Amino acid sequence: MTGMKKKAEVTIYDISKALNISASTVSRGLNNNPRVRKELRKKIMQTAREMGYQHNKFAANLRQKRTRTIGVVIPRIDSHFMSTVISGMEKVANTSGYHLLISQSEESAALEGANIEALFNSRVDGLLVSLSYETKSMEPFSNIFRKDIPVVFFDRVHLCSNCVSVVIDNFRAGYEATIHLIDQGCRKIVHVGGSMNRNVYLDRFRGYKQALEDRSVEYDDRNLIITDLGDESGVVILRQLLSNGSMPDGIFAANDNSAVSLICELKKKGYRVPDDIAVAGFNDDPVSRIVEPNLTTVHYPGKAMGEVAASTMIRILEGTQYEKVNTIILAHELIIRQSSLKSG
Amino acid sequence: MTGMKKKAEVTIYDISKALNISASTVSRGLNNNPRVRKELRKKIMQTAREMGYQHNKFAANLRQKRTRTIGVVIPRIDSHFMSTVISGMEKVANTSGYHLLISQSEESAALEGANIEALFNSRVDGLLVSLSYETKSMEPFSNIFRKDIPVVFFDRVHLCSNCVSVVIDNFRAGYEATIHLIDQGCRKIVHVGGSMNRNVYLDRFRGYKQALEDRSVEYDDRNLIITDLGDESGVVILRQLLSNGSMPDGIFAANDNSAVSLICELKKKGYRVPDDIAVAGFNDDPVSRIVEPNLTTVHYPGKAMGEVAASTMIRILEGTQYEKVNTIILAHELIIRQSSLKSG
DNA sequence: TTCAGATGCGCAACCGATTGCAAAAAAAAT
DNA sequence: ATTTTTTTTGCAATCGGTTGCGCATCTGAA
Repeated sequence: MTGMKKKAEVTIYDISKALNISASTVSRGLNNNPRVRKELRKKIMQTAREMGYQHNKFAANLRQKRTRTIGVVIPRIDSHFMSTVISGMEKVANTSGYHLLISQSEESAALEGANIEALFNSRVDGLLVSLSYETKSMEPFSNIFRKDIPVVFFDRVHLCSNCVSVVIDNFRAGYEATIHLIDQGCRKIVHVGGSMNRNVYLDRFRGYKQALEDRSVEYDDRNLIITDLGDESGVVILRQLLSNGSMPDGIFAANDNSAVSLICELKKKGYRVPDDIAVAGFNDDPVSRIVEPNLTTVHYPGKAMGEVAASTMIRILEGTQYEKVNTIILAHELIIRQSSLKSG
Repeated sequence: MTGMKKKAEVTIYDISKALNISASTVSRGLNNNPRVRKELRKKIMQTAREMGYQHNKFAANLRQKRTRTIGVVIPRIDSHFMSTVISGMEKVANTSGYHLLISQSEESAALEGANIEALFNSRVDGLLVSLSYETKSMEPFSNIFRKDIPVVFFDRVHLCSNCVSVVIDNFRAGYEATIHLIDQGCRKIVHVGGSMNRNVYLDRFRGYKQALEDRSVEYDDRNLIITDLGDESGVVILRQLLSNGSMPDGIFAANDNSAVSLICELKKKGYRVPDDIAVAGFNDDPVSRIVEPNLTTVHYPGKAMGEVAASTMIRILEGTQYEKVNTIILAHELIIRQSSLKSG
């Protein structure tokens, strides 16, 4: 059952024999250690190349107790936003000689916990985390925290004194989007949100609520619809809207998926967007520029977020992060398109 | 510069001392080896749990010369298709106790080569690969092949006797899409393709050509437009179409991105889709159901492809893949929507 | 009672790179 | 020429599981 057999490796011992020097010197030479004479270093590297030497990370890791690997825990990778984030992380990590170990929680707290444990057992040097819908307890992180393994949260974060969070100002973004709808004349605005366990959805909702208050538009609990924000959520949302009695004149959805799905459903039913109902989304997914009318949305800098999260983590790992940063807020931008522009 | 210090680990030696047995027995016990008495095994595991023992993969890897890690080389992760594939792979790998090490070539042959080398140096047990646009030479794989590290290609494959390829029948898919357009009355059909270095684009093109031939529609070189198939490619394609003199009445694009982008440009210019120009894409990205008119496309089973590629790899690694499989072809499906349905 | 064959466990080598410490060699100072 | 300092290099231990081999102990058959 063992499958593939590996051939013998060229080790530093082989090189040391070939050059008639000690393995320690070879090791130092390969690491470009100045304690080895420059010409000798050159010769060592040269010989290593000639002999087809291949560095064995496991021996090194075993000794050094670090893996140059960063664990990533995300709800799922197959969304535009998340795959963009990962793309940014991967780029940064790779150019700094780190690897990413990615695992998906599929929005399940249990799976998330299992993933954290698996990454912990893989001895990742640090953890980049965006929490699942369900997560309430930080208990699965206890091992991580106990061992002082650094954690950087991004997007769906958990504020804690020993971690860094990379986010955008979701409150303000939600506020701005809602104000924009009000400015367009909307007076009955529904908010389509996600799990209020998660900062991103809670903050967007709070921004929405604050905007209503500031503009003296009455808030009504029935105008908050919580869904999974999935590709098909439009159906559920529409049903909810219809069951509420009167239709709203504006909708602020917490992501583009649900906004786009809803627009499709609304159009099927004969509602005109934006004239009957203005719609704003969140994320600036490519689809927001395809759907008709084009979707007003909040630009979310996914790639930058991945890059910042990864480079922050690497700075912490390398000990070059001197300031005690707790939260990093990236810029967002309200992108106004036709879906919210009332012609009147 | 060392950053985080790690605390001392609980090792099998600690357990062996606590139970007053040898480390070998502890090791065997933890691995559920029948050569250790059942009750003792239980006690070992029990004690390990109590003492907070954490298995050290590096020591094990060092000794066993395997990493339970599979390298993944893809053009980029931030497309719907690819993130879906990765999602499927990750799921399968995780449930079998493997990890994925993902790297992006960004369509560059050089970066792809560097990634392969990095993964090689990380001692991955196997490689899952979808080739870049540029790739022509298999030279970067020489180390991999020399060491008999198994390679499974998927989507953009390279046929070779010692590798497995997981694909769909791109020729037939391209053929079917084109036949469909012809059946709708199209007589001047443009094909928007990608790099002909890659099987997927070449095969789709060949299918297109074969369909024309079978239906006695003349083929013209100017009806082949090659682009990067990106989000913005519609602009370039339209310019090319216009410079060709007469406009086509049908377009078969090798992916949805370019098809959707093109539809947007066509609509801007006042062309009606599908009546003036019918359009078909490829991949069945979610956007194909959002764009108006909804896009006719070929359903590409991304998640299944990821799952099949990963599970095939794992079977090879575990030695349970007895048959000498060379190519696995997954089912595709032509999804007909409004963008290609001429009303006439 | 005796002995072949299981069964259960431990010894010790091993995987390959890293690193503290000391020795050796070279360079500088006296 | 001798001592001190600096630069290079090597020794040997270490990281923590894994595994081939051999020694006990035990079971059951002769």
